[in-house]
Amino acid sequence: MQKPSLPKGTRDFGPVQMARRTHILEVIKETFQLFGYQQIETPAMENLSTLTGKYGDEGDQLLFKILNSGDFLKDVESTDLESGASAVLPKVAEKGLRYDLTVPFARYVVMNRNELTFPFKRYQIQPVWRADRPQKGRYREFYQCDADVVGTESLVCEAEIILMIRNVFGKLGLKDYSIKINNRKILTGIAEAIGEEGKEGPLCVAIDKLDKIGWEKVQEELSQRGFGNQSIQNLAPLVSLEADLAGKVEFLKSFLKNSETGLKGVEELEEVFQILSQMGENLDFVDFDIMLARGLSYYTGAIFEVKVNGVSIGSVSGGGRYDNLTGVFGLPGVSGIGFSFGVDRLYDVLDELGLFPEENLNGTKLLLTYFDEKGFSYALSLLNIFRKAGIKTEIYPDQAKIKKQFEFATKKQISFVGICGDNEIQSGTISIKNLNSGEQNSYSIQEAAGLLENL
RNA sequence: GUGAUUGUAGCUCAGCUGGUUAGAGCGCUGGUUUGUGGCACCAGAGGUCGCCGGUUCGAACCCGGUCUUUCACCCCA
Repeated sequence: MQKPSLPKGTRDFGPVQMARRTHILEVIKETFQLFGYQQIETPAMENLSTLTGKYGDEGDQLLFKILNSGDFLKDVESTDLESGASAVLPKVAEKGLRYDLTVPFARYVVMNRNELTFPFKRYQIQPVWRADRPQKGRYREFYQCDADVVGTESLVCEAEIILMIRNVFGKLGLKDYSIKINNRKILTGIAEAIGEEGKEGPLCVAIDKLDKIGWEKVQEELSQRGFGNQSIQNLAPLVSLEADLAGKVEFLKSFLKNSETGLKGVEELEEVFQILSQMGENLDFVDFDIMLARGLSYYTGAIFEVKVNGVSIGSVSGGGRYDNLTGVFGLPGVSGIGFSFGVDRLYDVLDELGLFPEENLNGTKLLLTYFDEKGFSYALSLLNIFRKAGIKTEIYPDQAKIKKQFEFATKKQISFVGICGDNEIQSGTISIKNLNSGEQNSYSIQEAAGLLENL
């Protein structure tokens, strides 16, 4: 028999990990609910036609496809095989695993448009799958925690995303991070302003590498991508700009003075800040990053990305506004905005920073122990009394030496053992020992229950 | 998908230019202790050296393939 193993990029979660993951998820869930979002779930698999074409060519490559049931070869002709994988695929697979939560949500909104009350605020916490090459902080199966609003263009949503991120990060104990924010319209405007209208896509891909490869290399790349020398020179003042938030805004107002779209982007950004101020909130952790570009295939307004400083993990949250996500499913003109927390990466970040609380297992509080058959029977009769009092109680099920039972309690981090021996049976009491302090006393059953209830 | 990298006991790792029965710490099991865990001491179990093939008198070590891990590119949570 060979050793069992897991598919590449997938993991098991043991009790300790689950306690920690649950903690993270609870914080996120509470926050979403606090801001008025309602939970939905969608199936792990979608029709392949729902998924393909939404994430670009590379995204399609990363989709997990599900082989049809039964004789999946029945529609395949030998000519298909000769034509290669792309000809065979649609005939052998009609379903795929979801790649993110946004596209299934868009599908959901379109299918339920008549039942939903708009603006519709939903959150969704489910695993997604990508046939990516695994690395640190990158898995083939991972959870996303999405919150989206559809059916409103109000910038209150943008402001509230910032508040939700700060709420979650604060509760998780994260103190050094930046919420990078930008606006797709600003990027469009920049492309216009330097004389390369419509080319913000390649512009951003190149400029995104500024931190990594430097301005010189970025210029080379831009040149390769067909940007004129004059355009690249026009870009220079922006690259070298060092200013605070207000300074950046002022600079852009003049830099983008001939781009209507660009100015609109700056206005939107200012309005978000304005709304925050009206809410009595500040701009802590907010970093206006003019070069931030992500999800260009569908974002049209605000863009978010959150990075925790001082750790080796990539972004732990991201999102943005999309004006026409449901358009591809036949419902145009519905604006939406959403963002997502990556629980798995948040876990890695908290782990790396040592921010998980020590006692997080929330497990059993009391283990009933005994020496012999008589004590075992006595302990069985007490179980329900403690459990009714709301105390997480268990009994060592196999009749074993008391030493073994104590070791079990220690290993499972059970703080109290209740000893059921002849003396206790005779007097109708129980001896409670605190395994952390070593202190031991005898109590009546009711006293013991009352005592443990309050600890 | 491209180029690297990793794999030895449950865990973290040693293992000399290829040479007898592959080691350590922690963990595990039993005992010192049949009304008491952690600490200490004693004893013990546990490995087809990721897998398949090749070179060699001989392979954990060299070569090829494959899987896995990690990293860069790409992209992303």
